[in-house]
Parts: sequence; C-alpha cells; structure tokens
Amino acid sequence: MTRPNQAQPPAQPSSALVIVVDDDEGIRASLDSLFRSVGLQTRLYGSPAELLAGSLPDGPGCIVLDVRLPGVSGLDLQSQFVRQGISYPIIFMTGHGDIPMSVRAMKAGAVDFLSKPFRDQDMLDAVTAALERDAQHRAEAAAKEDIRAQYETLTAREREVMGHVTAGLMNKQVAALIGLSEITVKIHRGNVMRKMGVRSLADLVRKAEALGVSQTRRTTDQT
Amino acid sequence: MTRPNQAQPPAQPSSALVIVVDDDEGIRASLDSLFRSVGLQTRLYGSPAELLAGSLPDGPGCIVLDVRLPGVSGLDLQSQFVRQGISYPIIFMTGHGDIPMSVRAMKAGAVDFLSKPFRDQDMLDAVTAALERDAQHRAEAAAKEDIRAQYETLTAREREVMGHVTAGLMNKQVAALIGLSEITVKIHRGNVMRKMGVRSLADLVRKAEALGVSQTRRTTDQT
DNA sequence: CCCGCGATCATACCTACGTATGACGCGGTT
DNA sequence: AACCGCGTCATACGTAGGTATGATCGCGGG
Repeated sequence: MTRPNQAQPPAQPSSALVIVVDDDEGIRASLDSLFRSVGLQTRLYGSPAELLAGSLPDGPGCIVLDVRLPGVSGLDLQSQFVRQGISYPIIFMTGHGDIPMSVRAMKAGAVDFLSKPFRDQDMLDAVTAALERDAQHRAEAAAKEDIRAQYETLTAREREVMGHVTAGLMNKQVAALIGLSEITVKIHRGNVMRKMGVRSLADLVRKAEALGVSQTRRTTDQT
Repeated sequence: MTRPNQAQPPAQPSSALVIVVDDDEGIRASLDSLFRSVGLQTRLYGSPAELLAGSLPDGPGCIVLDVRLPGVSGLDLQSQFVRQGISYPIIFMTGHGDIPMSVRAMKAGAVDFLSKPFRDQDMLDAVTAALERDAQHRAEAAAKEDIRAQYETLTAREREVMGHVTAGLMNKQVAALIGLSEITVKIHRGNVMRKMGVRSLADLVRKAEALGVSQTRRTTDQT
C-alpha cells in the first residue's frame, strides 16, 4: 500500500518546477531568468536525451519544449509522455511551426503552442495555466490513488461483494448471486466498509464510482 | 417535466447533419457534395447571419466553419456558441490562418483546424471525430436531463432530505439537522426514491452525484 | 367555503443491516 | 506441527430502513 497523500494544500508557484528543453542555449538562459524572476524553479536541457537520462522529479511542474529538437522531436516526445502516463503539462515553442503542427500538439493535450519570438508575458501566462492544470490533475490523481490503495487491501471476495453492494443489491441478493449465506456477505460488507474507510453506503458508492468497480449495471429506472 | 429521452441508439452517420458556413460558394458546393457522398445531410450558409437567422436544428451534427467570414468572424461565432451553451462541435477551415489563430480555436474546443486547401479525407476524418464527440456529448446530456427532470418533481423538503441522505447521514441525523421527526424523514425519503425512479440508495447516490446535490461534504475518512 | 396537496407526526409491523461470539476448514508460513 | 489469514456459517441481539394507516395543519385554487 502506498502512503496516503491526503489533502495537501495546492502547491505554491514558488515550489513549482519548469522544465525547459531547447537546443538553443540563449533561449534556455533567457527562459531560465524569466521563470526565476517570478519565483519558479527551473531545469534546463539541450535535448530530450538529456531530459530522459536523469529521473524525472515528481513534484508539481510543467514542461516547456521546442518542437524541433536534436534526436526525438518535441511532438514525438509528447506522444511518448502520453503513452507512458507522464502527465506534466506541455507548452510548445517553435521557430518554424505550421498550423498542422500546432493543431496536432493541441489535440494531444498541449497547454499552449507559442511561435518564436513570443512575448515574455505570453509564456508566463501559458506556464501559469499549465501549473494550474497540473495542480488540478495532481489533486485528482492523489485522491484516486488513496482510494485505490484502500481498495487494494481488500481480498478478492470483499471486492466482489463491494461491487454488488455498490450496484444496489441487497445482502441476500448478493448472497444468492455468488452462492453464499447472507451472514457471510454481511461480514465481507463490514470488512469492506472498514478497509475503505467509510461509514456510510453513500460514501462507499462514491469511492466505487471513482474506481469504476460497480458490478450489475442494469437499469433500475422505471418511472 | 420534459419528455424522458432514455436510451436512444447512437445516431447513424446517415441521420447526422453537417452545417457549412463559408462565404465562397464554390467551397460550399464541393463540401456539400463531399458530405452527401458519404450519406451526411448538409445545410449551407454564406455567413453567420444566415445561420443565426433560422433556428438551429436540434439533431446530431457538427459545424464546419471558415475563420474569415462576413460580419462576425468564425472565432467570435465560436465564443458566442460557447457562451450560449450551443454544443455543436466545430471544425475550422482557413485560407489565411496562422498559429495563434489555430491555437485559440483549439483551446476554445474546436475539433480540428484545417488549412485550405485540405484533402477531402482530412475533412471527413475531422467530421467523423466531431460527430463522435457530439454523439457522446448528447448521450451524456440526455442522461443528465432525464435525471434533472425527475429531480424537478421533488418538493423543496424532499430535495433537502435527498441531499442529506445521499451525503451518508442516517434518517435520525437528517431529522435532527432540519428539525423533523424521524418518521417524517422516512416519508420524504420514500417519496424521493419513488420520484427519482430508483430502488436502491446506491442508485440514488449516483443520480445525486450527477446532479451535484449532496449536502454535507465532510470527510468521513479515518483509516 | 371546500378540496387537494404538501408537510407533519404517531403507532405498528416487517425487513434489512451491523456486529459480536463461536466454530470449522483450507492453504501457506514459520 | 503450530500458526495465521481467509473464507465460511450459525445464533443472537440491537439498530436502521421502509411502509401502511390514520390524523392534523396550512395554504392556494376552484
């Protein structure tokens, strides 16, 4: 079980990290000073290889990426991140971009796509938006991860019972469905409530929804 | 109460509508024949004014829009749609677009942004994606509207009780909270279950979540 | 003025839920 | 072999939920 990471206050901009990948050292330097001037931490890389060599930090942050890069292109790097589930929001910069390129990047989830030269303020606005998106994403992921950690302490039977209970079945129906006595279902149900850290069925249902583990998805609707 | 619009089968492409807005009659004509060739219905307009003059159809569909248009620009029209809650997915075309324009459009939710001239297949792919997005959106909106229609049949008291019950409170707690006897809460609760068309608390909780009407949002978590 | 509807509450009864106690079997670990 | 976690079940008791019957009250419309 991973450590519960409950309600952390939203990370202040001051603790956020901006990862810059650009092959032009001048750009790197000026972005570095731009970001530091507003209290952001930075990491500078000249190529995707450099970035991928080290381990990615796991704090809040975002990536500022040139599209044209030595080795892997920025867009390929983006797809790679998406495939690997790396969720840092990405801001693209380009000196020789075109519309299809920008559209592709935005479709793939980029926060912004800036043509060089850009105004400092545009970049800062984009980074602000990216950090907000990241904070939002992190909060959701952390909440979901806590729930999943609790779910993983359940035994197979308990998960089965949880699925049926949160689908709205009565104990006796669950019992008949999986061939148990009602009292056994009650015991599993009690264990589920305890392990999932809830005291009401309503809360259990919400956690089950977050996990997507409700079993019998039939329509109980009948006005 | 609006008519329940339960589970309609996903609209076939053949019944979907593509709304084309372009001031070039040649473009309109060729898009018209392109879309009709794959079984789509079309409506052609030379300007936003023409489009806004008539009433918008409410069937499934999408909009194909030139950015540069007489009167209101395509992007302004898009913002206008967003503000008015009009949810037709939009595909932009442009002959003289630039990157900021495309990025702005994509940020505002456009499905695609094609530079003229584009390949027919690219346009068809974009329309297919747009119609899928529309169908998805429609299904969700319809489901939510059904639930809201049921919710609107509830009296003020019943809604109040529903909020507390779906938050996980026991009947007696609800009673104490709003100054009623437990038996009265039970009656309201029974009415809620009947009017909302559910037979289990689990289903009620899910409908309440869809509506966002749970009251006491305190943390019951305590591992 | 009466009616209907919503809201309120009481009594009563049944069902469902939750848990404690105690028990047995099975499979894997020490 | 002894132990432990898991699963299974029974009995028993207390609490919570659900509904039916019947009653009172206030308010707005016919």
